[in-house]
Amino acid sequence: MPTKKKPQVTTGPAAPARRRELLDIAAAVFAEQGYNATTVRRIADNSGMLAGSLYYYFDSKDAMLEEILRTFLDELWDQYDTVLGAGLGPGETFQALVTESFRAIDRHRAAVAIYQNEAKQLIAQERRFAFLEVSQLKFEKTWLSTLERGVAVGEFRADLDTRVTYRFVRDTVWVAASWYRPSGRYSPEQIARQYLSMVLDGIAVRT
Amino acid sequence: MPTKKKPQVTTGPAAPARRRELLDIAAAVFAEQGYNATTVRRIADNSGMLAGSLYYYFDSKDAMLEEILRTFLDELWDQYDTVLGAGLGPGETFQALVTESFRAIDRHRAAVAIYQNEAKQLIAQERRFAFLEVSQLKFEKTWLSTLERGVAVGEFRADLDTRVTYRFVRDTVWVAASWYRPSGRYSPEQIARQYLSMVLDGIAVRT
Amino acid sequence: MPTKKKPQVTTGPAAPARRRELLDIAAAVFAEQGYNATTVRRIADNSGMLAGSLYYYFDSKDAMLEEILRTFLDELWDQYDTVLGAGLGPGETFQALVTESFRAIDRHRAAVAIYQNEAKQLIAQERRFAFLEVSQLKFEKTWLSTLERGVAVGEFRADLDTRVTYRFVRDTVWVAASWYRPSGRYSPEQIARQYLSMVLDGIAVRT
Amino acid sequence: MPTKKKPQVTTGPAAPARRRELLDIAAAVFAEQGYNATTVRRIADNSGMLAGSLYYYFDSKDAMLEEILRTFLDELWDQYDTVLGAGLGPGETFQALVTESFRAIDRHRAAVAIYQNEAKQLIAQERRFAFLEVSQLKFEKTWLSTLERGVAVGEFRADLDTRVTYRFVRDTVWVAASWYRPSGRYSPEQIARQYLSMVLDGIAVRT
DNA sequence: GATGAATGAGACTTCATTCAT
DNA sequence: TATGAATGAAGTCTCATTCAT
Repeated sequence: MPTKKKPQVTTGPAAPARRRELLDIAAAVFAEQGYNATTVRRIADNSGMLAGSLYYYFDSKDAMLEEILRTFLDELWDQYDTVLGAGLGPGETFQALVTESFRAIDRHRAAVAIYQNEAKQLIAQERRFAFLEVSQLKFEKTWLSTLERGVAVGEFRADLDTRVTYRFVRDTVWVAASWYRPSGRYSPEQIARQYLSMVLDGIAVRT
Repeated sequence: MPTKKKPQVTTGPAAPARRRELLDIAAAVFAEQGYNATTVRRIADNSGMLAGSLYYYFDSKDAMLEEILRTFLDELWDQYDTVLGAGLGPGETFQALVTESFRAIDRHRAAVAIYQNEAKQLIAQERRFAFLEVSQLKFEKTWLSTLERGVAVGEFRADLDTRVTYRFVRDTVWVAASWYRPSGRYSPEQIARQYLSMVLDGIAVRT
Repeated sequence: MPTKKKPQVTTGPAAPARRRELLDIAAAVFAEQGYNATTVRRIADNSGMLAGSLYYYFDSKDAMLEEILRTFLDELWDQYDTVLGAGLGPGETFQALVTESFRAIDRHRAAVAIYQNEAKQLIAQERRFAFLEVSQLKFEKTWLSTLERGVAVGEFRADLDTRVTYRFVRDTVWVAASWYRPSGRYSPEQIARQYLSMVLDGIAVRT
Repeated sequence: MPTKKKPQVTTGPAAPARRRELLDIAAAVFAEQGYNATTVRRIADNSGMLAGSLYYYFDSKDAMLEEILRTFLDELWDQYDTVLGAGLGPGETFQALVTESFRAIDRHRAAVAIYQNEAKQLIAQERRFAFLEVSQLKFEKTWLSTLERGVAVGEFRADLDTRVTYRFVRDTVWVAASWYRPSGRYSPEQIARQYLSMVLDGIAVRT
């Protein structure tokens, strides 16, 4: 029908490719300079347009950030859910989750970096980003139960505080986004293998 | 006696104590909300004064941040240098450095969190914070050489990429500042021991 | 035709015209109230916009001042250089320079007043205004050499201190900006003639 | 009597010497940096005290400025009135007034410079400085009538616009404060004589 | 007489956002 | 689709001034 729809924030039909492009540019800047320190004008400059023009595609700076993070988390959970539904043992699950995480870092480096840097503040300050907290809790439950199952079946050491271990593993994996470069000499799977080797077996020589 | 003394010893010179107090308040807010997202007014509110009054003590918001980070790093390097000058073997050095790091987190939790969140941007954007990069490089050299010495004498596994391991260890330690609470149920030394157990021996059961 | 042209010639590029307009308003206020005593908000009020909007056109209050003074000095030197390149004798040169100066006052009254009031401080306090000092030195050289040539060829009295005379002439001319009104009953050329009469022949009756 | 008087602003008996000293320091800074650009703290620094302490001696920054200017103008008018009451002819009066003006510049260089730079704005902006306008009007009347008497008796050229000539002479004299240095190679009387020679006889060679 | 600490108003500036074209 | 111009809120910082000690 002849009614023109203004593009929707989440699924807008108008020029979805351009949207993606703009979000990628925005994500790169957010990751590098920090969300607050990034001006809309900077994103526009990098996109070859003027600041005001971005508002044709997005409702606000916050909306861009939200879409970046949602896209990343949606895809991440797709992968995680596949792993979790595969009926693997705890050790295998653990390794698969770590590997998927490094793949996510590989594909969404900017989004991961943003998530690392900003999530805490966003959750505390804006209701719009409550979904981040939801994801975090689901995350925690997933990893904790995997670790506990692993302890139960004797695959993980029983003398570790599971909560501390959870944080240890979580940080260990995601912080890699701050230095990992897709074009570096390791593939995500290789990095994952190295990390797993350290986390599972330690860095000390076994005596 | 009729001699007028300026500041009484009992009261102490007011300014330095108040400065410390204000810096602690500022550090707490910076850590919680992020440096950019923190307004000078917020710091003043938390200090029971008006925004302008802070400028009686400090030249600028940046100057406050700089002093917070310098104080932390200066003290940290005092401890590190003591460890490094003690003539310990690489394994012992490693453990001592980790322990000192957790002690630093215990004493300067806010400063560590700020350092984690902001250092990258500060180095890139303001010459005033070049000292952060200097510290980072010294840091890297210290840890890398300790790891390499450990590999050389057979205390650390030889099959690990030292740079990746360095990042792994570094992140592992400092990210703890984002969740560690001084009043929690573990002392810094206990946390250090748990971390060392995981990092050195791994979380998997030895087969 | 279907080709879209960006700015129409009839309208002209909006920005440069508006800039000029805003600079004229700013110059008037700077001249009347003094640069420091003038608030950006005052300029905006006089321009029918909000203070922040000025920053769409100019980087800062200083930048506005700089552009005002540069525009004035550039044009002044254009005229001076034409006079100096005309191969006139010292007396004629002197008269032509004075006349051009009064014309400049006529066209850039506000800028001249600002220059008179602020140049000394600006040169001392901000590197950005070093060009004012350059101009001053060139100015001094020009007038001094004209006077000296005049003395040499016997057109000016030989018993005067040239430096003192230079200052006398310089001040005499430019201070007029503080009271000259373009709409007054004298044209710049008429004012120039009166000034020249006084300066060259004195106000006393010849005995 | 045992009552302690707080020092009065204008005639305060408490430490009048210190007041003078402070006013001299303030005048020097006002003259060099401009009134608005001068901070109370700067004056205090130059006086070896803290900003707040100045308020023991003076009610406000404005009050300091007022006292500086009043002191200067009072003394100037004392001298002028003496000249005007001496029953001299217009030419001699003219020369005597010019000479007194250069003496005033010699004794109150800072005050004269401040007067030159700020009077216009002060008169327009603050009622407290209305006395400046009173003085200006008296000034104008004095010089104008001297010039007119001189024309009437044939001592000054009749073909000059008296108002323009008045401004010419006035500016010519006072602007000297901007470059005259008491320790320079000319005494105020010598400078006066040079100025009079130029103003009365012109700089051109008589043909 | 002077200090040290704080106030409060106001300055310049930045920036996300809007909207007519 | 995009621009150009403008808004308005908010932020950092300055500074004259006050006042208890």
